[in-house]
Amino acid sequence: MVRYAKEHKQATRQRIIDTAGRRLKRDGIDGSGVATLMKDAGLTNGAFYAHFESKEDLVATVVSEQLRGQREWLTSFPPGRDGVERMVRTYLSPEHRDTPEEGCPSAALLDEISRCTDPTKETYTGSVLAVIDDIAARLAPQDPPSARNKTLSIYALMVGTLQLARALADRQLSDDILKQGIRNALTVLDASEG
Amino acid sequence: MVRYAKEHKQATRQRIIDTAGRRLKRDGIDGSGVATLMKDAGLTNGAFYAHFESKEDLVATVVSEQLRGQREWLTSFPPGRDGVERMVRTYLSPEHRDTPEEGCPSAALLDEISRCTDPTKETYTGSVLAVIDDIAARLAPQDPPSARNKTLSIYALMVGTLQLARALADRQLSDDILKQGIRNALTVLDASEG
DNA sequence: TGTACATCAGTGAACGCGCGTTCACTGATGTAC
DNA sequence: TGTACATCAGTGAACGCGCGTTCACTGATGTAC
Repeated sequence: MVRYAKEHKQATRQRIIDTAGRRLKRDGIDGSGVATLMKDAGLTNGAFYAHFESKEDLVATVVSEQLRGQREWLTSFPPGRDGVERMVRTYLSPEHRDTPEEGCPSAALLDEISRCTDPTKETYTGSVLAVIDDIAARLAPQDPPSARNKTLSIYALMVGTLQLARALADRQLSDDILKQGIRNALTVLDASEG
Repeated sequence: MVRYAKEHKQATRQRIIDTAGRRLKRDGIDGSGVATLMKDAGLTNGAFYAHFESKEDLVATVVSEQLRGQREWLTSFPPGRDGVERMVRTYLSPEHRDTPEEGCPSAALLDEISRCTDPTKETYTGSVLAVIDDIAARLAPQDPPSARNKTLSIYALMVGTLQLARALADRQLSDDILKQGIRNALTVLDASEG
């Protein structure tokens, strides 16, 4: 029975996933070729299929990993409503708007994900729900499921606002809708109904 | 001085813009090739450059025309707050979610638009502001500019909610967040501040 | 400790295909007289 | 009314290029003895 340095291959795989995350969020799914994704990781295109079944397989893996990263990012804020408010303010900041490759995968890729195959959408669904349930647990520690729909809809509000802020060519207007988006998120957050 | 059937060429151009609108919203910008776009209009790829300078030129034109269509769609609702509420309910309906090729260009293309060149983003900005100002005029006929930021942020909320509803693989959950999105839009709409 | 061998991560060239764009040409339409 | 001609929307083949994917091969690593 022979043993080889398995961990080396796994580290390479992880490096591809990480650099692909940045590239996909920057250039889009259809806008990022396999050769480019591999070059970003310091490899050639041929090695790709030793790590992933297909490009779609990589995309699903990246989306999942990116959202796992988003859950870790959440832990950098204190629990409770005020922590969520701080998270909202960070999410809807000019810094996040201006660095899509470092930011939220949903804001960067959501309409492309909706055009992916069902397995990829299922992966996205499971991963984004894990994010949402983490936020819900911070808002309602005693009963997170009750806060799920509201949390998911606040997530949608933030994603749409950030996307619009990125698409507008007017900087002042873009800044303004980020600020208004924060107000709206907090209004929904503190609304009694729903 | 000779005269030819100019209107025929213009009609062809309009047909390309219309069929391209459906195709782009269905398959995305990077996902739609020039040959396919022309075939949709019953033409061959070679004729494309008699009508548009480049693919990017077509994209900008389509985005602009689509948003002009959205302004016409607005006129199918009565003016005033209640008309806007009906518009929100129609926008965040399962029917709109399930027919992206017939629906809102922002929901279908927003993250791809944010990756376009500046001229295209400027075209988008101008066109979307015309939509927003039309809505604002329905909400605050005496002072539309005051309602602009709030209206734009409700638009962002609706776009994000529809995109998320399309990306989720769970139908029930998707229906739920559409309903919650309607509640949130109305909450923001009726909020006194902002 | 040294040598022969097995493993396999990664290379790099190639596959067929579609991309955006160009251009010589066709043929239907309308003008001139 | 009929014929010769000008116009130009649209055709279809081709350009170089990058796409996702495959595969024979290389060479570094680690095993066996």
